[in-house]
Amino acid sequence: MPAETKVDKVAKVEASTARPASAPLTERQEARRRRILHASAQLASRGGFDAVQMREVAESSQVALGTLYRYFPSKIHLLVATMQDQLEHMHSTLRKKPPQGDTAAERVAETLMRAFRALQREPHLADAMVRALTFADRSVSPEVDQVSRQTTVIILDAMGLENPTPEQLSAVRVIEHTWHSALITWLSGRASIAQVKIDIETVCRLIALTAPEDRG
Amino acid sequence: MPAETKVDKVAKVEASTARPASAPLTERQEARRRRILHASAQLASRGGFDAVQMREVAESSQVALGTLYRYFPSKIHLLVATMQDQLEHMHSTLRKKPPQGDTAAERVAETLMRAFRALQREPHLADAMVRALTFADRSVSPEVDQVSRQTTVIILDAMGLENPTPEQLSAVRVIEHTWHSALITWLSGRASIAQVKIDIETVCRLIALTAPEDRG
DNA sequence: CGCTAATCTAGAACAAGTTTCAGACTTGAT
DNA sequence: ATCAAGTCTGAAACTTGTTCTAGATTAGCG
Repeated sequence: MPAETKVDKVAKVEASTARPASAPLTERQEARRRRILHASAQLASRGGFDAVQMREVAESSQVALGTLYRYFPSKIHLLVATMQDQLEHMHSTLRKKPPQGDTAAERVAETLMRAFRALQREPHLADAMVRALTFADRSVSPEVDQVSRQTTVIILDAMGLENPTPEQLSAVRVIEHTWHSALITWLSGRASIAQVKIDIETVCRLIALTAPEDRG
Repeated sequence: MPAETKVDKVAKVEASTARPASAPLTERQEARRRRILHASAQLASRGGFDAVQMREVAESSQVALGTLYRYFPSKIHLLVATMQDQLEHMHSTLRKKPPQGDTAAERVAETLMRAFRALQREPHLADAMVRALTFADRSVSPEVDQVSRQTTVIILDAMGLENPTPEQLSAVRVIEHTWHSALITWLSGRASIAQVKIDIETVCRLIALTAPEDRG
């Protein structure tokens, strides 16, 4: 079959997602990229990390294996990108219904538990994304860093801070560490959901130790 | 060559390491096990996770590939076992020179930083062990749990507690989460050594929030 | 010692991530 | 419309973790 028909028009999409337009994608390339991410998330939702097989992703997204690798240089890159994608969803969802707690600690804990419940709905997808994230080596640092920054923003949003102090930023770092690691222990069946909740609540108390709430 | 000579004597070794004697190993089996773990650590020290290739481990330890898999059912199992091994070293080293800080929080932070410096001496080995630990799926849960328990003991030792309160145990859990996750960010080049130090010190303050020091 | 079950070995075979390549298709500029 | 450069495709090849097999060796026991 011909790889693609001649017909092709419409303006560029300029995706809302902050993709550093290092090489602006054509519309069809953007479409391919989306198809790939969609296939990745779909396969991951079924069987987790192992079920995301590059040949299958390629087939599901109607793209040659070589093309898949051109878009995402490794399975880990692909899954981390999938996570970026999901995080954006999550963030915009959270923005619509901000947490209601009285203290920053409560709001952060509530936000993380809400995110956690979302992950519980697709545990296999969570497995694939989190495993990829923690298994990533240096070659994926920029992408993993991006995920980390996005997570930081979500937590700071929950705290309601615009000018966090260095101490508060340290607390946020530790909260993120705990969040990731607690997720891993849950995913690998070594901690219950209740235990994860306790861990999150415990670490959020750190916030109370930092400078008083400062809304800019 | 004959697989092994007839000569074989001496008593059972009953390894000091708490191996659940589900199937007591003969002396030569114990020796094979040690050779394998040694080869694993050696290869890991060179090139990290990727350098630990099962065929190479088998060759280095003079064991057939199938035998290697009989002893350790996967590369992850092998590396987690390698970590157990190293942790025991670490623990006995730490026992000899307990930390000197005045507060529990200080002692824990000092202990973890000491462990961290030990890891820095063999960053590739650290990479292999930590990546295996966080990548492990459910089939490795018992072994990973064992590592986790061992880490808990080390931290409780540093705190000087024999009867920790539930709150203190929660704090210890969060400290472990932070420790693992901070290690990962350091190994993947996304955080500096200084940053890891700050994170550890930050989380150790959680201890101060728990019940007053209780020496049993 | 002689037997049987378990273990070990060498090596082939299989699975999935990754790389490579020749040729077809698109794109952008002229 | 046409050409050069870049992209995509299909398929094969390569790598490394894992499994399997047949035969040799060893361990435990009578």
